Amino acid sequence: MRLSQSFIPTMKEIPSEAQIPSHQLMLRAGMIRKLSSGVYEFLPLGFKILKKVEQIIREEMNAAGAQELLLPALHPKELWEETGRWEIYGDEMMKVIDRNKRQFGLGPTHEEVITDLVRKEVKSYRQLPVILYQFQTKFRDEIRPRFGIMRGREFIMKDCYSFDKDEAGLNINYQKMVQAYKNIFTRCGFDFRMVQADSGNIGGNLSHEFMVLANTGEEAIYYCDACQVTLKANEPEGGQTASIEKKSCTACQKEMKYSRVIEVGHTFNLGTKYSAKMKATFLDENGESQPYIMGCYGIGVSRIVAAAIEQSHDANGIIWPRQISPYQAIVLPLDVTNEPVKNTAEDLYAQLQSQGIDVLLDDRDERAGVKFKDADLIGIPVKVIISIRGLAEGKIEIKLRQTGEVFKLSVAEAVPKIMELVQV
RNA sequence: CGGGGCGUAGCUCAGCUGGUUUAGAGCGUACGGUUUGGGACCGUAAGGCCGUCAGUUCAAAUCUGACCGCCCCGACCA
Repeated sequence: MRLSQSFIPTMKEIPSEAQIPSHQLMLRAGMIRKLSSGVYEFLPLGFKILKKVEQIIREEMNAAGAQELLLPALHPKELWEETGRWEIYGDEMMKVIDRNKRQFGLGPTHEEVITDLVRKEVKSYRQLPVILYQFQTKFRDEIRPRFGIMRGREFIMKDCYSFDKDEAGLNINYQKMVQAYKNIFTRCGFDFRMVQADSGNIGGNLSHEFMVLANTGEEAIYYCDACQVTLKANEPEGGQTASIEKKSCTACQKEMKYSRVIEVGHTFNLGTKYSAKMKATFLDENGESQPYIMGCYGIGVSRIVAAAIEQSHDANGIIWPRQISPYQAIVLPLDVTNEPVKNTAEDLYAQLQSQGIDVLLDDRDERAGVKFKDADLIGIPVKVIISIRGLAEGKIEIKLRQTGEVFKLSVAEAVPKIMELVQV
């Protein structure tokens, strides 16, 4: 992609509405724009990252035996009345009325819809288990939208649902999903912890949250790295400024570490909570009608993007982990009016593309400083710098965003080196 | 919803104890020139229903009220 032709509107100044680094940087890097409180547009750069994250999740979900589908966002009121959640969810559900005055909710989660689908199609224990998931825009009329896409009223979620004939089957699938989640968050480059949690509104018997360590997180945990013991921390009296209570590890007695965290995933053992109420049943080996044993597994896809920035940025901008970086490298000809510089950059850009590298070329007629600042702001891991000064020595320069490490190489040496550096 | 803050150019902000001109600056944008390794400099220009409506007044960006919107703290949540 040529920067001169791209729609990546960067900003030098921080919009006053943004308080936390991820929100500020997403706006400044031209990834998102606000349409309304808690409602954001994903611009091409933001969208590209979203798709990268989505693909990592998709690969791991598929590997775990889940099948992707797409469910509607419009949910008939009657379906939610079956579980009593039309009332329970209340004002947090966005509601619309059709031309016949029929009421619909905009799906904040999909237990009702998926259970309805499965109960209509799965009649026998022989058809179980089945694991289905989707990527979809969820709508929640949050009491207080906050921090850009971190807590929006409209957001992208991967939600997955498992249906088993018995508790043993659910436990197997639950563990598969937990492992898939660990793979996903590791691939996203996160420092994260899994913690047992309350089930909240979704409900069920057992649930776990996946927390990314970041000091702008809305929640907090205690954790012990030696023993893998992790606990949710209650919000201290007096809010976030209050002093933090010390806790010792239940296993090794050492003092536990404390960190604020961002919840990016949540798994639930639902049991028969929904299937029983919705009369969603199958016939077991004995010909008896049984409700499905269900699990549900959510990941905040758009929130992952924000969390990644919270965990990896500096004063100059975002530092993308290689796995989810929108581009693998950026080629910076520092003076496009200089023919050798321009030609070398064009040549390198073409070579990298032919090697399958997703590369950005800053072919704008801008000063070096502007190009460096933008490249660092949008956080591309590898900068390839071509200048008059460098070419005089027959060299180009490769500089890493994360470490600042610099390699000076001939053009011929540069391509294999770049390919090595962008490996994930 | 309770508490707090804020709405002036695309962005950051000044002006606000009513009246000085035609509402300003920096950044950004367009054009010209000088520059060219970390957001350069000079000049010119475009860009505003001063959130909306009502009120007070000879006179409102400025005072008052209502409404709308946005942000922050709290309960809810991926």
